[in-house]
Amino acid sequence: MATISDVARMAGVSTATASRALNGKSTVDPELAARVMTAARQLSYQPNGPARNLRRQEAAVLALIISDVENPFFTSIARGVEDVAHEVGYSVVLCNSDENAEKERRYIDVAIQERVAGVILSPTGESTTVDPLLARGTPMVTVDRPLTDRTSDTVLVATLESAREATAHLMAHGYRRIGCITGPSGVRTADDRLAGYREALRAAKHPSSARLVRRTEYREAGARRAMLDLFDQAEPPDAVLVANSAMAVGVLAALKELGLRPGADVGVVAFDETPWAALVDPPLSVVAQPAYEVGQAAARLLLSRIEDTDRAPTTTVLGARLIARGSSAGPVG
Amino acid sequence: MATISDVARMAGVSTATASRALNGKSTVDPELAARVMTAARQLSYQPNGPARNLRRQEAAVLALIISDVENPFFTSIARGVEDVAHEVGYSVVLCNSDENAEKERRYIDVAIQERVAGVILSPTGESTTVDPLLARGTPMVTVDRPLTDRTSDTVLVATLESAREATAHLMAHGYRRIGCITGPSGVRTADDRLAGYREALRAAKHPSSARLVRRTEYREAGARRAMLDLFDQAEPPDAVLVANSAMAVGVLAALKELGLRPGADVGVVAFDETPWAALVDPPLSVVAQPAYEVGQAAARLLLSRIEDTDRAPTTTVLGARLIARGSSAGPVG
DNA sequence: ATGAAAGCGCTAACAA
DNA sequence: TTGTTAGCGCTTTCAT
Repeated sequence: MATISDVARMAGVSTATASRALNGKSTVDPELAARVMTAARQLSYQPNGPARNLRRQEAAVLALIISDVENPFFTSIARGVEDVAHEVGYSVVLCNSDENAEKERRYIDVAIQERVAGVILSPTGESTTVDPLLARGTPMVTVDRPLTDRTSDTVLVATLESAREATAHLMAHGYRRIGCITGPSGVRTADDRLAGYREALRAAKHPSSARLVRRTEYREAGARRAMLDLFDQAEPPDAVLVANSAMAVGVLAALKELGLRPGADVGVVAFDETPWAALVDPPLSVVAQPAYEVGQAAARLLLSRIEDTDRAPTTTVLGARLIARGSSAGPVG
Repeated sequence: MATISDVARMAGVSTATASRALNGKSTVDPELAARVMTAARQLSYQPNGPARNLRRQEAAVLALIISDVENPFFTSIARGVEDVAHEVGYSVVLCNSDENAEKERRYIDVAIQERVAGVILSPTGESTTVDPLLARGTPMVTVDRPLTDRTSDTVLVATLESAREATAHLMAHGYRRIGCITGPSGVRTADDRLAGYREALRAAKHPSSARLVRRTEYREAGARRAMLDLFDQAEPPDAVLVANSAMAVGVLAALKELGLRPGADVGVVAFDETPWAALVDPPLSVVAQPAYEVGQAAARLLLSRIEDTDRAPTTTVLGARLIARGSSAGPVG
């Protein structure tokens, strides 16, 4: 593979001049620059990234470590990050931690070793996994979930408030015994959604009971089982707040099995807008999170922190929007 | 940030010994090795990736360039690739070419510059974008779509045959005028699905007409418009074959707008199984592509090619499975 | 404006 | 088994 020395030799200049020409430095004779560019083209020269990064002590690469590539919420974030990063010449590498602290730690190590310019991550939970990043002062932004001590820039969605609003919406539409299916204890979004749900019930002096709440991993199968379990009781709920879209699939599947109709028999509001939410019968009411905007905001914060490492950490909270559809239109009978 | 020299100094050995110890080479005194490891831990030593890669002339990283991160088919492939790669110590970086030849070229350049060990990609179309890869002999596997000249390992799904089978299935269930909504001309999967559809009609001596076929980008909005357009004719189809799941959303949305019921009024079979296919009413018949297995196979092929660059290129074709549900149960009346 | 030369951190060939 | 040393390809002083 051609190196910069080959290019320099062919153009009849030193490697220093070749480097300057290739990097568009102004201090180089136009005629020489042209010779260099021609030589580079003829040799199909591609700079050696590791060599450049070694010398520069930094790569124009951002690492984005997300907890689930198959979750549309996170892929939308990825799009937002990419679009902002590409505008200013950064590449983005996507790493899938799979809600697994071990994989997360591994990818953080890779990011450090590759000396990426910065890291955006949705922390799996334990704030200790990011210590290596903090210790080295690697610019970092957390999304979706905060670290306990807020030592980094953070971009969040007002998820507690949205859960409260969604629960109030269910009550306003006549549902009386509202349940909640949320993610694992310790996962901040799961806890917040539950807290918002409880606040709304308390404010309305509605019955609230641990028997109406189920916690499970953020996946379809767990949510389906949780829903069946809720309805295996003497007094099942007449509505549920569901904490993400994969879970919503499980909940709707469970209702189908039980022969119950969303909306009329059991009110449903789920977090995350999806392409299919409007297609099911009745259409699914959702809390639409501004995922793409979260990604954009995170990327901008990260870039600004790369510029200025000393700036104090900030927390950005974006609002979510309740989209009311048939699945929360009100009970029948 | 601590370097290997710092570690060596602290352990009282040379950098060479430190390097050997850190890399688990057997030819190092256990006691010295222990001293090195301790020093490394105390200094929070993390190897400098660019330096190592520069020296080794290769990085234990695979690049996976897919055409749409938001398409579940491709994210499943990504999971398959990751699982295989991680087993043998490779990292995977995901790049989103967004069905855009320009972005694809850009990511290919990045992959070359970073000297990744190999590349897996779903080529956007023009086979010329991969020339730089071929020219440098970078190990490469293409997935989902072949290059015109099959100069690389390729993993495909038997998509033409599946389209034929799905179309035959629609005919067998009593649909008479079957339409097809597929992707852009020149995109191999789109062309194959159309060809399979046509073969099935021809074999059954069914009416076939250009007026029953629409081509559009592989997205929801285009498919919705195409479907509305199909039904804006004197003799609309009574069934459609749809080329991916995003398009299926658009098609089902169009039917809803038209007040037509899938299955009873218009038969529908779409490519790609999704979590929600069984949830809509009636459930959606699909051609389930083995995406995860495609990813696994591609990763294995790539790793074997990294081992042996000279092996002749192979083509692997995996079968897809038709899952018949209510949306193709047969017309009513 | 250009070139010579140093050096980023690491690994591997070679010597001892 | 260990250390010395060269050098991967690039950018960037420092001289000129």
